[in-house]
Amino acid sequence: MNMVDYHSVMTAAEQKCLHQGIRFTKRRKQVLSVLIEADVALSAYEIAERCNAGNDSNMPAMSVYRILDLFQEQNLIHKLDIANKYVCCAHISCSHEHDNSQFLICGSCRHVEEINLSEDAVKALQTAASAAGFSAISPQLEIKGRCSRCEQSEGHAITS
Amino acid sequence: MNMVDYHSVMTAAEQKCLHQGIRFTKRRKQVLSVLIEADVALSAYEIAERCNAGNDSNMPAMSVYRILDLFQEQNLIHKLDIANKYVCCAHISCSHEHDNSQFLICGSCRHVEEINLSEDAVKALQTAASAAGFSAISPQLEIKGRCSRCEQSEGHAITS
DNA sequence: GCGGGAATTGATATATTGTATCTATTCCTG
DNA sequence: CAGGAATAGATACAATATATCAATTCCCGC
Repeated sequence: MNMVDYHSVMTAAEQKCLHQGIRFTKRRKQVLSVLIEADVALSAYEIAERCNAGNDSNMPAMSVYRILDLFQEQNLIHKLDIANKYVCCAHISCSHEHDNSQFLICGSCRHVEEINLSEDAVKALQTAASAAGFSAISPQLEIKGRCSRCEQSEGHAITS
Repeated sequence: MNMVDYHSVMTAAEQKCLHQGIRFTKRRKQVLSVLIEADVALSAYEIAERCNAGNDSNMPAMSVYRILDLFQEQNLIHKLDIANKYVCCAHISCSHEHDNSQFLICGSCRHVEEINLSEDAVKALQTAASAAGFSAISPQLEIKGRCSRCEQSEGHAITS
């Protein structure tokens, strides 16, 4: 969540919840805050830890999961299934309606980079998917690779 | 694993293990058999269940994991991280060296379809990845979508 | 304001997926 | 056939996620 103003994102999220008739509670603010401030993808339990770090709050992991589910429905966050981690949507506060996020995920260290594919590439994927009977492919793509750091430190091939 | 001859695959796998100096044991045969015969992707515990179904064998889940790891190193199988399931590699018995498997995975029911993307689409992905510092993107792509069955039965959007 | 009801949270249990570790066994090699 | 590496067994445990029911909060109409 680099280069994004914390407050504009929180405000936009609050508005979005308002429009949907759901509450933007303290718990939900905590979870979103943690994700906005994180510069990496976090697991649900890591989010809970950060909520509880150094203060009174006692955020149970169960609540984190519930809130993450809700935020996913609202398109405020994304789950990276390959890494079992969650990231804040990069387009909460901009008008940018359709969210074409693609994530590169290192198969070794699980480092995540967000990239933008060309329209053509995305279309090619969607065409191939439609041909196979998949009627709605997610614009969010997870692509497994090997980041430069891991490539340097070891010579292994990608194993999974 | 449709349309593939069971015995040619087993033989090819055995040869590959021989070449690598690893044993193609009874346990390993069991696991590979189950994956070849399955027409869907299976979880590690499902594989263990099928190994144990209706006979004497007692395959512990731990062994399945060990064997799956080994087979992944040998490129005999693939793990679908999005679904936490495993599939037999479709190219064990053909000479076809580099394996460009792409999998469509239904975000609702986890149904898996194997597809083939155009070379161009794959190249576009690789170019974008390289630009982001990912030096080796996996030729195996997992694409999350929504299969036609799920699309019919409910009108929901993709949630994760 | 306040009572009813929905939304939210708390709390507990449990399922699922996967790793760590140590021991026992198998099997190849000299 | 002895020694040692590869494989398998067994147990414990970590990490991720879901199910369920009770308690609380908060909104809405009265």
